[in-house]
Amino acid sequence: MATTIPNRQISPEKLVKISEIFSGLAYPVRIQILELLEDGKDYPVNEILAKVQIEASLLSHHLSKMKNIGIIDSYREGRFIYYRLALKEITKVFDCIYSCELKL
Amino acid sequence: MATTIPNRQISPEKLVKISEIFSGLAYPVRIQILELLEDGKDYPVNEILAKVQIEASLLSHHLSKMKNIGIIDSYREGRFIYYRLALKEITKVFDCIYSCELKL
DNA sequence: TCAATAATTTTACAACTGTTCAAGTATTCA
DNA sequence: TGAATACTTGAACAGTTGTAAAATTATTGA
Repeated sequence: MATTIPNRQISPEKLVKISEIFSGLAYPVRIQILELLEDGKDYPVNEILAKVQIEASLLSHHLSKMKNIGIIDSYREGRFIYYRLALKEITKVFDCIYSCELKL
Repeated sequence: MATTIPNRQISPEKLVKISEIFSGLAYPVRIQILELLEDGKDYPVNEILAKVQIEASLLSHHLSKMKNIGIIDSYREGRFIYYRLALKEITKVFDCIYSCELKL
């Protein structure tokens, strides 16, 4: 009856979705990738590859995982597949994390 | 020579630290816990336990993981161990994630 | 159509991680 | 001191997940 703790009431489905987003960000290389995509432009895989310096197949895995979660999305244009940020709020999330990094 | 992409220049150590923070948030139950701690108050384990409804030892594992990462911290007072949010920016991070949830 | 380029997919294995259970530590109070 | 409360720790297994290698799909252009 007496609710003593007023806080965000998140549904179980949203808890799962939110944690999924976080798990999608939980790799240094993915943060590097998103760092690139943050500017809002679209990048082909080979340009992303040039930045991150890992195996192409590994990059592909990371990209498709983030795509499945909904963090990024992609489209083909000729021989190239372009990726771009789908969850624009990610940029703000990084802002928060960077600002608290100062204290770490 | 010609740098065409101006973006955040994050050191490898920070990339690792940031991804570690995200990995610490990548569980529904941890988000529930942080939802509680978000109000800035300190909570003993049994109160957290009452909210999340999982095994005490499992909760303890989750708490110690988040503590190691630096997301929360704790202190003992008599028989009780109190936990509190250590990374205040987490609240802002959640704000971002919640706001983008509307579009999901 | 064949070679070259661009990226993905599949498979397989190693490594990591979540979860549970049982035992252990710390504190209080009778 | 010893029982009860509050929480943690460690080991073990199961399941997941990251990574690498090889094969595959898709597109372009000669």
